[in-house]
Order: sequence, then C-alpha cells, then structure tokens
Amino acid sequence: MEKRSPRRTGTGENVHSAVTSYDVAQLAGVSQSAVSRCFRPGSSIAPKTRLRVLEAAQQLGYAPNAMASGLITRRTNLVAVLISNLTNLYYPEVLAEITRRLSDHGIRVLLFALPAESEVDSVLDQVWRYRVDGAIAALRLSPDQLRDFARRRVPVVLYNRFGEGEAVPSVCCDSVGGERQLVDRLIAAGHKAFGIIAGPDDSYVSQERVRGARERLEERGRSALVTTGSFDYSSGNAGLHALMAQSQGKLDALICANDLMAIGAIDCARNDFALVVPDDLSIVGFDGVAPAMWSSYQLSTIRQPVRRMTQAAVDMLLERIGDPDLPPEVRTFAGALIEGSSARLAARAEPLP
Amino acid sequence: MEKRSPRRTGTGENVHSAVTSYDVAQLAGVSQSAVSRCFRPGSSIAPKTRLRVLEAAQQLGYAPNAMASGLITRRTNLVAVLISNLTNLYYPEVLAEITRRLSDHGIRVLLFALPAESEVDSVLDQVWRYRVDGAIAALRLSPDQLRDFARRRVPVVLYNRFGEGEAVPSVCCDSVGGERQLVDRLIAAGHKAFGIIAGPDDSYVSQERVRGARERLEERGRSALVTTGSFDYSSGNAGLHALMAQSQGKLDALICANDLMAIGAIDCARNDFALVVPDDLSIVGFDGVAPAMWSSYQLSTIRQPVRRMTQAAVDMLLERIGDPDLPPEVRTFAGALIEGSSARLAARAEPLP
DNA sequence: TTGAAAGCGGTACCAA
DNA sequence: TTGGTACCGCTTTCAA
Repeated sequence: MEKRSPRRTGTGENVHSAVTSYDVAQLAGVSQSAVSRCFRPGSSIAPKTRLRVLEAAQQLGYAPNAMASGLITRRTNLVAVLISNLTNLYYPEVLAEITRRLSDHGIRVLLFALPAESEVDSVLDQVWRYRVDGAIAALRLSPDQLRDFARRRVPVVLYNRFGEGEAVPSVCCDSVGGERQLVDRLIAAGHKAFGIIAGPDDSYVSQERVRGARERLEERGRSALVTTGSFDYSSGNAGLHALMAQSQGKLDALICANDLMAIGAIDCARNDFALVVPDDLSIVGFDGVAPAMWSSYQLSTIRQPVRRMTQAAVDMLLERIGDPDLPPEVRTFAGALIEGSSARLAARAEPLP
Repeated sequence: MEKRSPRRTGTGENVHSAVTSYDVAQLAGVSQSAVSRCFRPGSSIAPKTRLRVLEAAQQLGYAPNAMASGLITRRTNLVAVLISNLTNLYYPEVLAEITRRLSDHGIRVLLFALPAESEVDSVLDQVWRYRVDGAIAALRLSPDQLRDFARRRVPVVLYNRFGEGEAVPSVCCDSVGGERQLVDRLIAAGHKAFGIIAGPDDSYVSQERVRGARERLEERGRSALVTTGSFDYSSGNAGLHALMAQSQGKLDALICANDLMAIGAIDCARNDFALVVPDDLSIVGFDGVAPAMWSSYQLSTIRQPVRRMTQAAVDMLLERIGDPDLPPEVRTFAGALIEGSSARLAARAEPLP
C-alpha cells in the first residue's frame, strides 16, 4: 500500500510542501520505489510504467529532491569553487569555463568568493557542511587546510597554485617558463634597464612570475629594479612611477606580473611620462586577458591556455571523485607568447643554455 | 542508549563515511539530540554540556550535514544565481557582491552560468532539485518560467530584467532615464548626426537602452542610425564601420548600448578612421565598468550603482524568503552620469519637458 | 535540560 | 520488473 504524503490535503491541492515521489506514485498508481527508479538511469523499469510515471511527474511538476538523494548516495553532485579575486579580469573566464564543463557532467557549482585570501577557514566549514563531492581552489590553502581535505577524503584540485609541502593535484600555467621567454626576448632586443612590478606579496602566482623573471635576468647577467603592486590597473601606474624614480628615468623594459598592471603602466607611460611604447619603453604582462588584445594596448604577454587548463582541472577532479586514491599529479601548461606591440621583442640572438 | 554510527569500526578509525552527530554524541557521552542542539542557535542546552560537545566535535572534525538538516527544515540556505554572460566585464562585480552579501547571512550561492540565454529550462530543473531558498536571475525568464517559480513558492528577484506580464520583484538600473540624460547632453553640445550600436536583439537591457535613446532623440526632433552588436569589444568596431558606411562618414555622436562596445568603437575610431575622440566623434557607453575609467578611454557613460543594486536584490530576496507572500516590487536605480572625455557633453542649454 | 522516537524524501536491497 | 523496507543524518516534538 502506498503511504500518503502527509502534507497533502484530500483535495489534491498542494498546501505547502513540494511535490514528493509519493505524490507521483499515487497519481501514477505505482509504488514510490518505481518513481525513484524512473529518475535513476540504469534502473530496471518497464517502459510502460516509466511513461506513466513521467507523465504524472510532469503533471505535478515533480523534481527529485537532491538533498534526500545526496543523503543516501553520499554524492551531492556539488563541487565547491573557491576563488579570491572574482573581479580580477582573468577569473570570470575561468569560472565560466569550469561551471560549464562541470554542468556537462551533471555537477553544480557551489561558489565561494572570498574578499581576501584570508578567512578561508570559515568558508571551509561551509564547504564541509554541504558535503561537496570535490573542490577546485584558485587561492592559497595552507598545508593544514589541504590535510583537512585529505582527511575528509574530499578531492581538491588547485588552480594556478601549488600544494606547499603537501602533494596535491594541481593545474598550473608555467610562470617561470613564461617569464624566462619574455626576458630572453627582451634581452635579445637589446634592453638594458629592467624593472619589475610584482603582485601582492602573498600571491603565489606573483611570487613565481617574479622569481622566473629575476632568475633569468640574473642567469644572463642582468638585474632589475622591483616594486610591488596589487594586480590592479592603478598598481601599474604607481609601479611605473616608483620605478622611474628609482632608475632616474633610465628604464627601458618593464615586466609586469599580470596584464592589468601592464595596461596601467602603458597608460601611465604615455600620459605621465610622454613615452612611446615600445620605442622608449617596452612593457610586458602575463595572462592574456581580453583587454590586453584591445588595439590601444596590444600587449606583449603570455597567454594562459584557459580552456585546456580548466579542462584539465575538471578532468582531474572528476577522476578523483571517481577514485579518491589516485595519486596527486601536477599538470603544468606552457603559456603562449603573444607578440603584441607593447614591447620590442627580438628573436633569440644568442645560443641559450 | 546511543545508536552507534554503523559505518564506524570499533577501532575508532574512520572507514569511509563522514563524522556524524552520533559519533560526536558518543565521544561526548551525550545523546545525539544534544549534539544537534549545540549547533542550532536558540536551543536550550546547558553550557557545560555544550562545551563538552563542541570539544568532541572539534576533535572529530564534525560539521553538521547541510543536506540532512535541509531535508527536515526545508531550508537549504542555498540561493541560485542565474547569469548568462559571465564573461561580460560587468557581471563579475555583481556576482562577487551578491555572493559576499548572501554569505553574510549564512547563505551559499549555487551558480548557474548559461552559455546562451536559451537552455534556461534544463537549468531550472536543476534549481528545483536543489530546493534552493530563492534565486536571483540576471537573465530573461519567460512568463511560464516565472509562474513556475511562483507555483513552487521559490522567491526570485530579477536583476536588470523585468517580469514581462508577470509581477515579479526586480532591481533595475534606469536605462531609459540614463539614455535620455546622455542624449540631452549630447544634443546640448550641438551634435547632429547620431548613431546607435545596440546589443543583441534578445537582450532586454539592450532593448531598453536603445528605446530610451531613440525616444528621446525623436522627442527632440532628431533621428539616429542603428546597428546591432553583441555587447563585446569587436561589436564596437564592426558597429562603427557599419554606421560610418551608412552615414557616409557624417556621424558625430555614437551611443553604445554598453561600455565594452563603446571602448571598441573608440579604438576603431582612432585606428581605422583616424578620428579624434571626442572632437570628431563623441562616444558614450553604459554601465561604468572598470576599463571605462582607464585613461586611454575615459568613457562618458552611465554608471550603474552596483553596490546599491546588489544590496537591494539581496534584501528583497531575503525578505521574500522570510515571507513569500510579500507583494512584488520593482526598485529602479538611477545611474550616475560620468563625464569622461570620450564625448563632448554640454550642460543642458534648452529648458526641457 | 535531556533523551527517545518519529519523520524529512529519497535510494537500494530484498523477495516476490 | 515490481513493491516493501531499512536506512542516510539531522531536527523536532514529547516525556522524563
């Protein structure tokens, strides 16, 4: 016998609660289990029954309750996406791609956008509560936090981050390689006085990019002045001012830790210093965001292969949701050098190590 | 007597499943109900017990299961955010703001980013499954879809959209008013030959903005050439080319349905037509995105009050989650005219109706 | 203040 | 292929 859904009046009118599988079962004249099977692919159900049930479901506007099924299957089809700077011109693209790809696999995104890269802990508490199947994190997670993921057996994939000390699956764009390329090409074109505008001190991405650039400069017997920005447009402005002061205006190549600062620096060079870019000053960035391609800038930069990277991140995550014991793996993608007109870049003149 | 969590071995080692309130209860030597109360504010629990429980919870890394509690309370603390063009420079800010504000109220964002404004239906099915407490939609919902929200008693707030026919709570920036302002100021500065680059035909925002501009032009005895773009940078380029051809180069004021197209048009005017902006051609946009303020553009535009709008959207939604029977309400916000240097704008010369 | 017990809306195993 | 039933992990009466 069917149990009647208790919140439903005899009139057939929905009083308050949502439609349940019991309601559908009753209307279709089958058991509740049968209804459940109709919505679970691969269950054995007679086509005729199935049709009757789906019709009833349609009529009542029934949709299975994801909470209830998640409770018993231990699969919520939820993935947490943790992002710090949503307004950073680069992330919307990443977020859109990830969301799209996951949804192709029937997985929804629970979004956590942190104002600062701190307060991660309070956010993680929420992540645990929702029993997400996995997470993609584009922000710094401490070793303790990473261990927490492991302990709870929640697979996590880092995006442009690296599990310091902990072995964690991650997807990265090769910052060091990209910067080395830029430096080599700038040196080949005869630049002498280098300046670097770094990102925020606590940004892993910035650290890597700056390290890549400085190391290569040193290897080739050059040095650079360095100043710190915060990855935004105005940092490019402030950074260039600082470097021009330090170098007494002798700067001829400026390496920015991201495109946004490079764009700010270009505008600043033109307006505040009346410099011609790239004749007087070469400026390079990193990321390959859309505005970098705008004709006012035509930035020379390293474009991150966002498609392939998000693809990899999602693939790696799904694999690990399927089998949490897969070994960690770091996939590094080379960025593509875009030869814009914001910098004089020569083909490599000297044989390189 | 306590029921032992069945998935836990005698060794105290976690085998597979997450920690449950039973585990915490056992460790703390209290009933499972007591544990539950500790995590529900306002429940009566002795401070001493509470402390013991929280300690045990801490030790085990316990976090209440949101699915289970959502199932029984019928509150998931989940809000669906439906967005179409995540890559549109304007939305990241909106999304970040909404997420932040909701999280202040203990509510998480379930993100649905649609590639196109179609396929909404398949996405809504997912929304229903997760029993979200409410939704914020920055895309077009058909009257049928809106009625579905009503039928299921899921409060929804539209963002820069309007419930066509249906009475739906919504938050809008006054497109018509903004465009009228721009038109008035352009006319006052003596512009004669107007062009408009519209957004995609199916975009409500674009329709409103174009309508606002055209109506005002007509009221004041002017007309405009119109071409259609798709809200992106290259549409500005293509749009200007189209309009210059149509007008045989006589255009002196260009109204773009958003900033991105205006920026594209500025670059195009300078590079392809060697025009000086604004001396030869005035260009205005709409939105007030970050790049509009970059010194290469200094766009004259209408800035949407994103903070106040997201605030309003979240407030309205929370109110309606509290009381689904609140009447619909439309809050319209005036945009702020930004007098950049991309257009010659004069103070209003003639008395206006 | 505390504990026992009855669900919330499904899934999955079992026997029929 | 079907229906019955025991949970999933929590909240919420209800008595004690």
